Amino acid sequence: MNKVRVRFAPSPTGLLHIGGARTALFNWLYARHMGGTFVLRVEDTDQSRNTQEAVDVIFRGMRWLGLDWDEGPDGNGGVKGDKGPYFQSQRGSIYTKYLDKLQATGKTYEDGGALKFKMPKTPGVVKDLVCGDVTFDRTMEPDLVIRRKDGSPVFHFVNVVDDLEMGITHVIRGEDHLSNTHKHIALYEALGVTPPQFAHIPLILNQGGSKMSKRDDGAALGFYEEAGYLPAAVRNYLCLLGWSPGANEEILSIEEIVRRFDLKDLNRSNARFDGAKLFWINGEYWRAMKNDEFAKFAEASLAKSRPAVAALPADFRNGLLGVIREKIRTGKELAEWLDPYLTEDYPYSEEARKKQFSNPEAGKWLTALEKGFSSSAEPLSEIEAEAVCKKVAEEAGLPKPAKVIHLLRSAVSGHTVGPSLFHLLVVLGKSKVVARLMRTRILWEEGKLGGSA
RNA sequence: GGCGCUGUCGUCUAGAGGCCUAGGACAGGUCCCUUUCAAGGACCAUACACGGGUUCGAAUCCCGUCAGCGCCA
Repeated sequence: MNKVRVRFAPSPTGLLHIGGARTALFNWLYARHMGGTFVLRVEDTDQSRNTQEAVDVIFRGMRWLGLDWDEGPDGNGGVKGDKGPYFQSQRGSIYTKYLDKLQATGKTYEDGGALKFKMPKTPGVVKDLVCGDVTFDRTMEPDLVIRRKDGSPVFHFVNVVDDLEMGITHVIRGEDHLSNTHKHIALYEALGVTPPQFAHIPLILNQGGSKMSKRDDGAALGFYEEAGYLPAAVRNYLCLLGWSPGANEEILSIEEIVRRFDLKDLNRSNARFDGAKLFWINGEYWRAMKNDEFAKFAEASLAKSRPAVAALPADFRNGLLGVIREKIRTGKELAEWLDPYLTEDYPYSEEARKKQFSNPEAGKWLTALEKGFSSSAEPLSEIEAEAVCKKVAEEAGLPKPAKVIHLLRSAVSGHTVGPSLFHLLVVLGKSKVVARLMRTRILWEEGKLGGSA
């Protein structure tokens, strides 16, 4: 039995489509499950869009998802494997050779400058590993243009030639190609070779229920990297679209998925992309991260989005990251939640002004809090922070410290929501807390927070 | 329009004739916990597209209809 060889053959369009990423993933999973070879081939025949940047997007996306390939461009200008070149733009002579070969069979003819392949009129049967035997009636099927007037070979032809030349044993691709597959098979047969096996996987649909297109939100894999999702979470989610590990299981390690993945378990129906579920899965992975993993992730993620963070004292930075982490689940949120603590000149949100600073008592409480924290011990402890709040509340005649606590949060961060407050106060440290309370109190007294002084 | 694929809760799915008064998860709702927000716990609601068969028995098999998607025009 031949060793399994599968391939992912994207076009450099400037983004790695989420559906393409899933196709790549399923090919990769099958290759790894079977101990086969995963080939990356770049279908860069559209010269107008074919740029180095666009090709790099593919490499970057694949690496981000952890989909390593055994053959293809290595992504650094080199090449792996001996079935190259792996760029279609460099395979012109191979296509010419096969065009000649096909012409020699007498199954082609010229028509208006184009070269056409005589489609057999017999029924075309695709033995698909996912869809079963699919039969196409070809009595009405027009002949297939395989070389255009301008001399360029057509997609269906080069695709077949490449898969043939590269020894691909299983073509795993989107179901949108199913209807054309009988043409490919006819070409293989005309060339006198056995076609590979086919497995057409269901499509990923957008919210509206049609094929996810580049225009759809979140259609590009890069979107999730930028939003600070964890690649393992995205990968896990993508696995669940069209494949299921069985009942009542969803979060699985990639090793476990590789172990269980099989073509016969693939679904036949299209799946809608559900960003909310991905978000939830990301949260699961987010919380499962080990501390050192999180530290590494945060450093890399923040290096781009919030370079100022790197300059923070290590204790302060780590403390902040720690208290924020438990409330959120993406790198983007991490950056945003960090903002109030990166400057002493932080803004006050609309909500804070409306809910907290409009309280006529606010000034009094802020003064009391400021005084309380000024006379607290150094370093500040959570217990003491809580004690200060309780005391201020009591003196204000409040049955519970909740109101004071909410005001305090808005005062030191400008926001009504945020990290666990007492933890946060300890991380900020006594002097910052006092300074922030003073700033807020003064602004409040000046009537700049929407409150009435 | 022709051809093809598909059709289980809003969404992703489990289900391969009796285990199904259809299970899980996300989302939604209620409650608990609670300093916000998360997390967590408890509970609720919601589905076998429709119509015919086959069978003692069908979500599971067959046929038709409809719908969605895709491909080719």
